[in-house]
Amino acid sequence: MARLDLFKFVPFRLNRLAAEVSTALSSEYQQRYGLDIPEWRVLATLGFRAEACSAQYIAHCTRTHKSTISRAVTALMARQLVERVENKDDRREFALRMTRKGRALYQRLIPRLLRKEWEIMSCLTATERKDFARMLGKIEDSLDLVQASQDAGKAGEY
Amino acid sequence: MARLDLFKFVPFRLNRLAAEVSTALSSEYQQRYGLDIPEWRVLATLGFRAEACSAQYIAHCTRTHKSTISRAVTALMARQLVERVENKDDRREFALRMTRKGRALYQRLIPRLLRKEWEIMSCLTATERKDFARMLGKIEDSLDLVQASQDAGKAGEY
DNA sequence: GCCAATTAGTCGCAATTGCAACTATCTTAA
DNA sequence: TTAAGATAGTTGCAATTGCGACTAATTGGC
Repeated sequence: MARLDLFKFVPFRLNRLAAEVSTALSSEYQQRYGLDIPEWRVLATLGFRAEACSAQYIAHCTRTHKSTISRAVTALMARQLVERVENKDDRREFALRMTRKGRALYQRLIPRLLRKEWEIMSCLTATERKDFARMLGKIEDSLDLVQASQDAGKAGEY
Repeated sequence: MARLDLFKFVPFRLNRLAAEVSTALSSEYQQRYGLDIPEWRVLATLGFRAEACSAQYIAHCTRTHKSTISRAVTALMARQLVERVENKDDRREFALRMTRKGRALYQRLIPRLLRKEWEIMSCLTATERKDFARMLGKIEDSLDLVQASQDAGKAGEY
């Protein structure tokens, strides 16, 4: 008789945990700054990379559908948090970057999110946190999740 | 200058990983058996517990909204995979249990899902898998995720 | 140089799902 | 006993988001 304990089943646990953690974080970027998850992902990507990057790049490396990113960018431009510049070499794509206003919001938001992450992970010891991150990395590798991000990072690609 | 590397940010990584793992599993229960995630959660809960249980119980312990569970139960009853019996003591609630047909499907599905889970986790050593599960448990505990499940298990509650 | 295939981005549509209101039922307290 | 509040389950509505078709632009093979 095959039997499966949902509470010991890793896929279920990951789903439940991710949902819970997302909810915990959304109180920061959603309630406080009116950003939804895709919008936050766009800002996070633009904020970390020095150079401007395209919507397609953001879609690939955050694994978010391009239509979702498109709508997020539209909303962020409407709020003047992000601007886009035409690319003379390829007029299909636009280089995206944060405005001064967007960067200011980003600077206020990041410390809050890092603190939240810290709160969530503080139940683990320093060694455990390191191990946990390493194991996540191994699973990501085996599922090619990192590969996708790194492909997206290659110069000229995407 | 605060800065956040999305690819090292645990909440983002959990989200992305959970989504990817869900996709990997859905090829089993979705494509092969026409079950969506809420339906699968109902069957998983009914299959693991010996006794019948209410929709509310399933909603609480899987952390899924009661309206979502309600729709899943309706669909499963339409396919005669699940049946419900009136509770004489409390006519608001129904005891749910799998039919013979539902149990047969469950028996075919479980080994496939356990194999998928194994494939995903096989990139870790046995020790790592144990540690990973333990750390997940610690994080769940600190977020009261397990608490919620156990509350839901208390006799008479929910 | 030209046509087919590819790619960036947008948008309409549909599926999913959370929220909140609603009904029916039960519980508690005066 | 009765009225107020709580609870199980259903359903309409709206928000989110993935899919796929579409336009515009680019690239590559011939």
